[in-house]
Amino acid sequence: MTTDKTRSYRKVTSVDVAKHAGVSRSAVSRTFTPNASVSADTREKVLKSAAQLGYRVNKLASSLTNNRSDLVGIVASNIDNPFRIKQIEALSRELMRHNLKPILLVVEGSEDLSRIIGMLLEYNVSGVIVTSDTPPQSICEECVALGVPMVLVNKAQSNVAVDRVLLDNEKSGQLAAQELYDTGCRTMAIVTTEQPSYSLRVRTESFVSHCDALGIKKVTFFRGEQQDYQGGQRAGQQLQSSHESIQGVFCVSDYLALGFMDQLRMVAGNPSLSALKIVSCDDIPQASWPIYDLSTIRQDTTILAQNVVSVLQQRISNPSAAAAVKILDVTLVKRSSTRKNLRLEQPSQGPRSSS
Amino acid sequence: MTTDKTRSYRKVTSVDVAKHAGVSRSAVSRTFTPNASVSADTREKVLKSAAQLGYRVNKLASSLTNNRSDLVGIVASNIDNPFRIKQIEALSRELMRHNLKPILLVVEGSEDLSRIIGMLLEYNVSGVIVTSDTPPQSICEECVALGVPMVLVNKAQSNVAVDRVLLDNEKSGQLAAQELYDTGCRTMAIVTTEQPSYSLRVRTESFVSHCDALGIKKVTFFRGEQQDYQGGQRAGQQLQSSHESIQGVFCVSDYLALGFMDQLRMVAGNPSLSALKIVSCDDIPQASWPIYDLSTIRQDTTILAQNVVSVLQQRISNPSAAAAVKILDVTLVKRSSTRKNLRLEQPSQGPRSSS
DNA sequence: CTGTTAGCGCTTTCAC
DNA sequence: GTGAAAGCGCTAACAG
Repeated sequence: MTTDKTRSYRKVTSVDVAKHAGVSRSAVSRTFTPNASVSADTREKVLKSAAQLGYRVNKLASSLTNNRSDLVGIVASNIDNPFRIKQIEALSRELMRHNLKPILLVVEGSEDLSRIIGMLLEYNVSGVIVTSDTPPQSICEECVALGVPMVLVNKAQSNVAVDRVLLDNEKSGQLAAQELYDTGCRTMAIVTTEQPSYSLRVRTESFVSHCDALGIKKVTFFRGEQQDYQGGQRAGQQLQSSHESIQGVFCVSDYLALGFMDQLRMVAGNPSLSALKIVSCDDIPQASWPIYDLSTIRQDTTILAQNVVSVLQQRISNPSAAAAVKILDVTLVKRSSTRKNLRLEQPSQGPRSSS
Repeated sequence: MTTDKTRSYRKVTSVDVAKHAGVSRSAVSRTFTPNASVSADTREKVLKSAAQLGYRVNKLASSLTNNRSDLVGIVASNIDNPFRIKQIEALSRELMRHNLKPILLVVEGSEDLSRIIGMLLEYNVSGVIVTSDTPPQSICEECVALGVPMVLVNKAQSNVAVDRVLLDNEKSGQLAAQELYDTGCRTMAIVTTEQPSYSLRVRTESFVSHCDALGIKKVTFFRGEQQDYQGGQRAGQQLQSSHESIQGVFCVSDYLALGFMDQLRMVAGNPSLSALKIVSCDDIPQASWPIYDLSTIRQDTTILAQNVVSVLQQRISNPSAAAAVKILDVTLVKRSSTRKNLRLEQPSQGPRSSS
């Protein structure tokens, strides 16, 4: 048997290695199974033969026996948002560090969510990470019902008990309010969206309540349609056409802030703008670009990813544990958007007195 | 057997469905196998039972028999580049449309490339799509040697014969030169990187040779370190400190162009800047942001993805065919960066005579 | 069209 | 520590 099947490349299997090394299939299997009992001698032989023949364990086959595919689904939406990208990249890396493989499923709205679920289930994924904006309730329910480990990133509590990892949105709003206050702002506005997601909502509420605590009772709202660049622009237009005199603005995400700032920047000579202080959330790469140089509440994606994967693995190893909720700290990154003047067309380096 | 294994959720298998529906396992299998011969009657029964029991085909198991995992590896680097993201998103979508599942592997430089290969091989991927900047020669060789279908995106020809899909870099450079020339530029510069990738190199060469054909013998080079925002900034600084009078600039990628423009924008009052015409390549979302409004050679990622997947599938169905090379058309998207004046602080809407 | 029979490549008791 | 044997869940080849 196994002579050939009109295929030029025949897959080399564990039995080939076994033969070549003069041992049993089991020996081969054990060599490639972490902490299995093999004598150093046989192990050596097996490894040598394996290398020689170019053998690789077939994870698809092994998953059949040990029921661990090591595949992890990442369900993501709004992939244009730079912060989402950072998340996905960090997650992908962290998963691979743990020898897990990310299957990236990009969803738009609540699209063919059932197809997505179907796919994940067909592949017996070891877990699912959901980082889409619109929390697909149905996915949660189905996964939990089927006992598929799942972690929600920055999502609200859902009906079913499921693990969640959150950035501290409360603190984000609070830090933002404090920073604006500390830099002298006494009239505040917030830039958010028409239908903010959970995180944005919490940040907003926290900001407002902290403003209130600081004695600032009124916070003006500007709203983009979506949480994106265009949304920020629209909010900027609203500010421009309003007659309020705003000193400090909290953009609930950097992405919004970019559009907001650019919108303001495009109309030169508005006297109120150069005094405007802005703070936002996330710390996407653009925030540190000199042209924006945006003070922002950093949400560290590396730490986020580490915690997400850690929670996921705990769930995998103990499926029946109570659902965990992990809230990660955030920190203010102070840049020039909350300094003396918001430079609109000045270089950031070299103080240049306003002409 | 199969009574229970202290697990609350027992996986429902094809034999369960078979029993429930009163048919054989084969019948179940056939029902879920495209164009297999099942009577409408049994099919119905099976589907009903399956739905009732919540049965899902186990692709991992089936791949063992039919040798098709439908998993496709996407090897990507430089994931901060918005164009890369667009590509990945488009690929992910297109793969899923074809019922293939993308495993996203983010690599940095030539990192642990062998680990990456190992992973892909262990999962018996149906194919690999490589869209990283640094073409990992070793991956190509190994995949080809092992008969794993592979498609290179925007990569140079490698030693081994492998399918490639390219955007028309020749034409990109040519269109850029022509556009700058047509809008009146007679002194040209190019913004690229220290060690440009294949695409960037071809664009550059094509631009230069087309300039030459137009009678412009000298093209000044500004180079960023990497192909990113900071690279563009550095190129901008080079222009600023040079004493050449440049009229038209070709940035070999939008990402570079963003940094380049922002760098120029940050120094107000440079008289030569407002007359500067800029054209670049890719058409990332930012290119159409009003603050940039960048004329660019669009590289359509949707069409790209369609072609990549199509080529991949052909390779899968005919492994021994000759390696294909597909070159996709590109088009100029004309925006205000090649119109009358490059507005640096004016709004894009409403013609406003230069004061 | 349908059921029976062999495996796919691997892991894992179970004796030795 | 090691090998034999029994599957994991599924599909494909073969009779019927």
